[in-house]
Amino acid sequence: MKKNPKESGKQSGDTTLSTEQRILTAALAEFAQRGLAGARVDEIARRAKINKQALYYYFGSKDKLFQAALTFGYGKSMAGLDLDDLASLPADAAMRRVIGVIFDHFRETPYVVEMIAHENHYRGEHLTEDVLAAVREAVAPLRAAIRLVLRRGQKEGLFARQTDPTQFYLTVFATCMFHFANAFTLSAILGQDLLAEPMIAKRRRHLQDVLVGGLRIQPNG
Amino acid sequence: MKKNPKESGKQSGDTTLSTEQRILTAALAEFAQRGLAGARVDEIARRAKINKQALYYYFGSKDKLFQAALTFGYGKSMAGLDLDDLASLPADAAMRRVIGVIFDHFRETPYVVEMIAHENHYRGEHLTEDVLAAVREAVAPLRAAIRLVLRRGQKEGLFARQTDPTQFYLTVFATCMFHFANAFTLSAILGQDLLAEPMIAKRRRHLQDVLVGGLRIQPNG
Amino acid sequence: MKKNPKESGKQSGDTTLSTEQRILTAALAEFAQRGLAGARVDEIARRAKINKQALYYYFGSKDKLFQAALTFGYGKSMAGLDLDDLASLPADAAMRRVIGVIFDHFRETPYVVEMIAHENHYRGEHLTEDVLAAVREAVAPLRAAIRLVLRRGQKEGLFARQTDPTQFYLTVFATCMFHFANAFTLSAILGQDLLAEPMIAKRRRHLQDVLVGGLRIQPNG
Amino acid sequence: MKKNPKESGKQSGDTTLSTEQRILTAALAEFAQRGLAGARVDEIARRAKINKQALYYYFGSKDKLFQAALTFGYGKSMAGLDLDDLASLPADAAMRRVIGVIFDHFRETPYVVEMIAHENHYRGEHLTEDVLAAVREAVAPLRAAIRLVLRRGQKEGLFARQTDPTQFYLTVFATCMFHFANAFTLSAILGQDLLAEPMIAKRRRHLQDVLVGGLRIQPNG
DNA sequence: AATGAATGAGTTTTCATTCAT
DNA sequence: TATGAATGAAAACTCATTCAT
Repeated sequence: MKKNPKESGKQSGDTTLSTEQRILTAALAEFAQRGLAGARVDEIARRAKINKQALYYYFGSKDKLFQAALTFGYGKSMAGLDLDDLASLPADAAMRRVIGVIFDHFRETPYVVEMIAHENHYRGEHLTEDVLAAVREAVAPLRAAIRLVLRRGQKEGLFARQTDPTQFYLTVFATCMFHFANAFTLSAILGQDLLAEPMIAKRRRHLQDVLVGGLRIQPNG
Repeated sequence: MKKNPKESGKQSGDTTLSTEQRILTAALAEFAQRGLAGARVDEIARRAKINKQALYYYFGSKDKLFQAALTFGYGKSMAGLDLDDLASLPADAAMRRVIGVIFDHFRETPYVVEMIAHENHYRGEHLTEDVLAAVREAVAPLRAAIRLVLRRGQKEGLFARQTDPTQFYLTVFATCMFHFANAFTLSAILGQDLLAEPMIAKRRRHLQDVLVGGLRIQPNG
Repeated sequence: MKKNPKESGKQSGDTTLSTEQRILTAALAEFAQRGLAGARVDEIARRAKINKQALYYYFGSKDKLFQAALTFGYGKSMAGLDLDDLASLPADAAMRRVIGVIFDHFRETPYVVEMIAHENHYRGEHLTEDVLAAVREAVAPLRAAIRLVLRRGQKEGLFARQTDPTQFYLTVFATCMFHFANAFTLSAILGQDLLAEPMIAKRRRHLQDVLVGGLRIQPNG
Repeated sequence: MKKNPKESGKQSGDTTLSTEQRILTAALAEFAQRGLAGARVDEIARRAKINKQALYYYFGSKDKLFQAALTFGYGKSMAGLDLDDLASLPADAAMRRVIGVIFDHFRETPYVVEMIAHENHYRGEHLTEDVLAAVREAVAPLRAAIRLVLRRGQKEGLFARQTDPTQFYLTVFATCMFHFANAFTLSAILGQDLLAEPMIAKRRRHLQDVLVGGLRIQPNG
């Protein structure tokens, strides 16, 4: 059913995408921007350039489409993270790299960030086992990378023993995602545009400094 | 906009709350849970135990009520943070204390966390100058505390010079808020209840360790 | 809420009816003619001269309105049957009278006949206890009249002992209702208009003759 | 309208039924249960285990399929009534037999009963000449049987002269069909299951008693 | 200040029917 | 003949807002 065109970074044309793919892409964008309640089925159909009913033909209801978009978003989201050459770097440099990769990733796929936020407002009720399985699979490589690098640094006497990999994963995830998930609100409050290029670069560096710094064996701690 | 109805001769309502207060409280809860689009005016009226018209009488429209709830939530939110005796502590202990206070605060006022997230989806469009002024005033003590403690630590040679107070403020804010804003989604994904008491305590300690650790002058950094 | 205008036979004007009454009257007509699936909510609103949403305000859904119309129809239907002076007549004349009254009744309130038929297609699933109670109350006087007259005739040696009142009630009900419930189909098949006045009169007499005849003690039976 | 597709080389389907037969059988069941408006084309296709398009290929539209199902149902319905040996019985016994046969027939082919009821709601508009011819042919033997037995009984001085055969046909038809057409509704109202075996047997006997009794010359009528 | 009832404008959903293969 | 996908039209239902009192 799916032609799986593998168009690399940016979608050059809609024609090579299957109807199902087009609907999912459109749904992800609309749901991410407006949430489940705020999203309009008509608008999703318009974006996907399909008839509204095709959407029901494929997905059954707005709710089910939301779930599908959630899964789709996560799957797409964590795919293609460049976490390959970490072993060749010192542990602290490797961890900086991981943080940078995640940060860049959230920067480039803002939808996922927002879907997570939306879903959280529904207290996870759309996270069926299907969705969860897809999500877990998607985040597995990232969690693994963090665990490996952390353990290595700990063995090498570079990182403090006490740090728990899952906790650190949450911390990295939180800080990187937060910046893009709350950029508008925070920009308004702080009175400076957090999405301007220099601010983003500054934030990236800060997080690498502080988070990797926080892992090290402390001089007097 | 507000008629400020003379403080109720007969207290027909909940306790001693004015109609306006009851509406705001109800609106904050409803908006936080369901967002602007998802919230139902009928439901807010029901929760506030008032007639739907009273709501329009006091606030004019759903949008305006959302703004009012945003301001109300923020005002309530940051009030009463116990940031007084920081000067008597060493800079690192003081910063641990600040992080703990913020973390505890988000734990206790979940609505605010969610309002910020919701508002972000509207790209900050409801953040009028009125709202912003209220928000800035509310967060000012917190930002000041972080800046003061950070500067002191830097002067005392405990913290690295390079760390920017606003950046660190964002990092603390992000990590503390994130835990409660995304607890449901993350609990489902990780397969463990992030809101269980031991997990919360663990997370609190981890954040204090890593974030304060990240501020220190690094042995080899 | 209800002004209860008690306009006797024909409704002279809609203005004296409450909104609820107008909706029910319109719904009964529409549902009777087209069934639950075939009825149009818009059409009911139009007939009732109200906004469509008022209908949801009062009744919640199309299904619930159907139930309400069913109850309403039954209640209205069996009200005002003239079954008073039966005791003054000989049992056979009294039973002829009862049959005539029922027959005339179905003739004049065709909606009820059709609602029963419709509901039967849903295998009674809309007959909640509320509806059933209303229906049972509505048919009670009729069942009582048949039972009393039948018992009297049996005591007086006019009617055969074996006849069961409920069975005879069903027979009367079936034959009287059937004529009007299936008049169109049957007219087409038989090639004669069963709703023409002479045909109706003939049918009425026939039923009185045969059904009361069937009750008598048979000469050689 | 019908392409009469050559009797299937490969019998992929249910048994040996042609596609057309399978569609008609499925349609009859669906239409009988839900009526024209309530029936779903998808559901008929599903029941018939064919693609929805085959249905349009064979019958053109939902309406035309309804007509075809009506004809099909009637044709099937009245076929095989065992009305052969009536002449050898006394007129009253013969008439009991006729009533029993019709009663049993409706018991066994409930769909027809419901189709008649449904069609009546459309005021007979689907009863084209084609359909009517089929129906008339189907009921002809039954009407003839009633007329013959009635006339014989009248000649023999057993039945009263006044009874009209068509009227009596209607009465028999009404009472027998009614029991099964309205069983669900009536069972709910009366609080007893009219389709339980003893109730059916009781009803059958009652109808034979009362209706044949009603034909007799009355002692004092 | 407060309320029950009403409503306009939308929104999701359904469904018979047709198209391309 | 047969099918999976698509679609136009209409249907049920929702919801913020206002009216009359």
